[in-house]
Amino acid sequence: MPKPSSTSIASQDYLEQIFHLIALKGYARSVDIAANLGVSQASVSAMLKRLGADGLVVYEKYRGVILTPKGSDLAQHIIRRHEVLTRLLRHFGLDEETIYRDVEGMEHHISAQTLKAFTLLANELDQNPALCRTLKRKVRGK
Amino acid sequence: MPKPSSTSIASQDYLEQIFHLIALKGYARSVDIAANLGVSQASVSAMLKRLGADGLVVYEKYRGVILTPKGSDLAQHIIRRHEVLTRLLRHFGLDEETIYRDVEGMEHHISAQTLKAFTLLANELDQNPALCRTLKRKVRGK
DNA sequence: TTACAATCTTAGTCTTGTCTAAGTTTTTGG
DNA sequence: CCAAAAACTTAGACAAGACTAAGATTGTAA
Repeated sequence: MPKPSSTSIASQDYLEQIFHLIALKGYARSVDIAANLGVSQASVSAMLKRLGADGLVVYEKYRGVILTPKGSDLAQHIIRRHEVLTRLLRHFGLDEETIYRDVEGMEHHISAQTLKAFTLLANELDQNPALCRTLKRKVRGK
Repeated sequence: MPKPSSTSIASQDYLEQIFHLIALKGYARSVDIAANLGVSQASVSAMLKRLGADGLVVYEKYRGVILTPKGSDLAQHIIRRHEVLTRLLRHFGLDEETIYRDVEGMEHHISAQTLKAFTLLANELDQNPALCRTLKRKVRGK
């Protein structure tokens, strides 16, 4: 079998963090990835090896990690999806903690089609403050 | 430690199926659970043991499975969430296959708060066919 | 009632992703 | 420039959840 290159949920979380860190600081250290994802450095080491094997990062022991073009594209897609989802949920007046947790969970299961629908819906809500107000009022309590 | 009773994602999928089958036929056989979830009967056996240990089902070898009140409540919550999510996605004119897959993935990550928001949003869309039409048009193609 | 089919369980293995503990490499401060 | 700290890796274990193959139980039809 030709190796699935699964890009599992966990892989996506790591990729997302790596991209963020590189964007933010110019490099992605294991210790920061570990801290941001709440896992041990040992887990990061193991995952970087897997991501390397999948051609998503270039990884040299003790020397750091960079994204391949393929990894970078994928990371950007993942991050865009994350942002759209966050933007959508913010329209309902949920607390940030909840939004973060739900987005973290949901983001890996959104198809391109649904992403498009959510994007359009978020745009629609941007231009319809009246509807937003109604929703927010109803969501919190009564 | 007092045993987490995690109610993992997989557990929820099984619970959902068990509830469905009981509602539909009066009983839930391993062979049907396996077929509906696309897993082996061996996996079903293993999971029923776990669900039994978590107090969600009463399970006797070779004799079938029933839901405890706790399991039934949980299953109903899971199913309600599944239905709300499906109802919401249908408003965008996505194809049923996509809706099903996305709901399957997302449903386990929706908090009570977000569920409420999605419910209200679906209601809102029910009463706003113009908005639905606009969204559907934009989602498919242009 | 007996034999076959269907269903179910067990045993054993695999994969993914996690952890801790221990050891290595790199960085840094004096 | 070198010792201590920080960062990193390896080794080994574990848990959940899946699989196949083989064996046990139950249901059914003749």
